[in-house]
Amino acid sequence: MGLVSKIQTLTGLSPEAVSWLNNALETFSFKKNELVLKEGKVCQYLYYINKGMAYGYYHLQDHEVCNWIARENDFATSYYSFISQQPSYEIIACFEDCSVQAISYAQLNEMYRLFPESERAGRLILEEYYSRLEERLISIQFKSAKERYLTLLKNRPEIIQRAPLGRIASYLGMKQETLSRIRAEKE
Amino acid sequence: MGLVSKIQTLTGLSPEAVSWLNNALETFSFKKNELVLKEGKVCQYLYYINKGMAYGYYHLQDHEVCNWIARENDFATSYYSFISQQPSYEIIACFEDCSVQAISYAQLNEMYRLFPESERAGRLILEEYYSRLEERLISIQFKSAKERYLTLLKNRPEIIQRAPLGRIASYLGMKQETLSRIRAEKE
DNA sequence: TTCATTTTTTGATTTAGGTCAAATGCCTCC
DNA sequence: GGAGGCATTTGACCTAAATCAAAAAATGAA
Repeated sequence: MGLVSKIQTLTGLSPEAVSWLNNALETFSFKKNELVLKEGKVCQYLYYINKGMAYGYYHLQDHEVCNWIARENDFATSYYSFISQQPSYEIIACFEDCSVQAISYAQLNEMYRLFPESERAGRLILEEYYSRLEERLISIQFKSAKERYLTLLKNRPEIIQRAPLGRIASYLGMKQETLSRIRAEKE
Repeated sequence: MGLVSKIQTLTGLSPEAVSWLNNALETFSFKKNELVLKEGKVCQYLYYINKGMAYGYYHLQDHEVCNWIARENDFATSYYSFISQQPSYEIIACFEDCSVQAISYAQLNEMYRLFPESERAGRLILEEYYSRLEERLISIQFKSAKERYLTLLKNRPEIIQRAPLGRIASYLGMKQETLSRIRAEKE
């Protein structure tokens, strides 16, 4: 399922909008460990992952904090930088070779202008981002390390399988020693 | 400073938009401890506080979790419910007698339709909400209870002065016993 | 003013998860 | 295929903040 069909599942788009969008989309490939977005650059694209796994992280003091992990059929962008077109403190990189579709900020706004019904899709994507963040806050604040791990294992097992442990731990808000122990105790 | 001037500081609005907006705004008064939004209701308004202090909280298991605290010249709404027009799990209530301006969801969208330049203001307000949430996540995840308290004391001292300790503690993600001890140790 | 209720403080104890350090496993690339 | 470098596991110990419990202070209604 590509970006266009994903948007179709969110809201109906006219055939004209679909065709315009297909034309506006770009595709990119990234190698394993390649940087999709460097720190301090403005994020120009909203990405949609066709193949591979990518993640967003930022520097905090001396260590790196993983903010999100995305796999096939997930949107991926430095939300804040893309929306505000300000330099990004978030870095986007790839766990695996990735192939992605992408729409630029300018083209996205052009789409809104040309096809006002597409605003709804844009809004729904942003809402999704906001909800994810809210859920993460609640999870970090009120759930134990073990509960967080089990929730991720249940909801997104492919992350547990395909991402390195240290990054998963950081994403879950714990030390990798802790995650290692949790994982050990359960079998 | 009312809602209209606040928006003017975010982005320019045409005199027509300003006049239309002034007409579209409603004003409400709420008594201390009155509920502005009940759990399960759709949040119909984006509020702007002219006088008083309000807060948003939700039920989690047996206790209440404070999500935000707003004072004069802050926007206040159940973000998720307002944006998606879904029933709200968040409850809005008042610490003090409040007088607020409010724009309804329908009128806000009408404004976007009539005055496309106002979209920018809307987007900026939502970005602000998103950033606040991100900051809170970082603060809960990486700062100690004491650091969180000191940051709030520095950035928004009026909250420390005017809101009850239990709610502040909940907002800061700690138990009120902890907040009480932190407060005691510093003088 | 007094009594009742709520809010805040103080004290003793427990615990989840962090920290530091070392050992083991496992890629990958000359 | 062996050496060096990562990633992961394991162990011992420590600490911030939660929990449980009770006292003290503040608030407000009659």
